Amino acid sequence: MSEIQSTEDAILTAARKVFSAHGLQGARMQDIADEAGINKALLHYYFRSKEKLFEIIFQEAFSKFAGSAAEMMTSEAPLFEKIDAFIDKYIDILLNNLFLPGFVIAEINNKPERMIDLISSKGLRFDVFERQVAEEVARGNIRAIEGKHLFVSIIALCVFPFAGRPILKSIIFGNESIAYDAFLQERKQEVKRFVIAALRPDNQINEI
Amino acid sequence: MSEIQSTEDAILTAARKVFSAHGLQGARMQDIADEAGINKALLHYYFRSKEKLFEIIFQEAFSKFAGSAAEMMTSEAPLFEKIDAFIDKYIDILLNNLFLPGFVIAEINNKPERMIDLISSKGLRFDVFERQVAEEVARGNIRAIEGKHLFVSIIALCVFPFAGRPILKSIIFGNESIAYDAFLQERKQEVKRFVIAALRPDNQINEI
DNA sequence: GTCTATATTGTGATAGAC
DNA sequence: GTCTATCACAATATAGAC
Repeated sequence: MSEIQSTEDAILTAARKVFSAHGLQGARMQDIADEAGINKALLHYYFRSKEKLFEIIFQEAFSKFAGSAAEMMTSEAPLFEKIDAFIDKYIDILLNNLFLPGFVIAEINNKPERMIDLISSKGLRFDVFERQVAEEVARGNIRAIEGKHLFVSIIALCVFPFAGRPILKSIIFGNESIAYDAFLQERKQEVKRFVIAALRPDNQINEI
Repeated sequence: MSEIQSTEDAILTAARKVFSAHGLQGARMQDIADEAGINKALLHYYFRSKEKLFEIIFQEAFSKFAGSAAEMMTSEAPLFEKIDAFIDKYIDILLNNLFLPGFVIAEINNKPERMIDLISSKGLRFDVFERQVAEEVARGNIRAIEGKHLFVSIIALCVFPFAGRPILKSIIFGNESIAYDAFLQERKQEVKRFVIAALRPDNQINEI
């Protein structure tokens, strides 16, 4: 949190802002330079090209975006603990990085192969999560559900309100309102309740 | 389904493909021309500018993307019917337009004000859906939940697997696999089960 | 309507002084 | 390390022949 920022940091900060707002193609080196309070030539002095600079920003953004999901996927901690911790941590991250989901989704969709190369997701195994879910189902602790679907659904419930923020804000709250921020704040509690409710065993009623 | 396509239609088809794959900024008029089997000049003859052409494609895409959600929001049909019909219809649309969610989310995030202007969402009222949910809650038919959150959650569960397809495909199934398409096919059933389960009243157990 | 140039502007990137 | 000036090229858009 030092007040004085090195030129390199100033560039990275500016690049984060401009790239996440306009994407790789939409971003202009001039805008990044302006935002950083320097000129274009310096950008190329510190980072060779627009591409190189972008790669750094994207990789960093993707780790933030997917890091805790990867942890929920691979950790050996008890399932319910993992899910609860994930929702807490993840929505906090998104609240502090409102543009993250839109940025990552946009870039991944525009250049899938390229962006997936930038992600070192090698070695991530999904079987831990799947096994844990299967175990809980077998024990009757949760209703029958597949691990893959549960995993995707949990992330969906967390991410989508942020990824679709501009549209949802406008459609649900009307353009004038700022109430959407409050709505996002409530999401943490809401997603937890929703997931827990969705997982309650079917036979609760019949077990009388 | 006529075999012969007018030049105008050929351009629109090509534009759909190129814009949805690369976005407004990433798309090249040359690519659209090549894809349509004509030259750049003709693009400008039929549609004045890249912007104009894009607006047509985006508006069309957005209607597809949000049309049935708007219907779920405003229709006076019974809540459960609406939700069930929405999930069916919506996931069918997405299955037939895999790039739609990524495209719309990307553009909306890159130029929010501009894209929202292109959407004539004026006059769409959210109170119908909210009222219906409140009524079902009051009757004890579903557990306590806010209409806004339920609405966003349903859409999230449907859209996110498509919007995040390239990442999810790679992370959950490993890059080699084509199993993700089967996964998407299952989503319709899965989302229905998930939402219905999540809405079961809390007091089912206590009502013994 | 459709084409081949061509004009024009954007913007990423480099050269070279300080 | 930082700047100004400039290059080189890519991409939208138009002119004008057929």
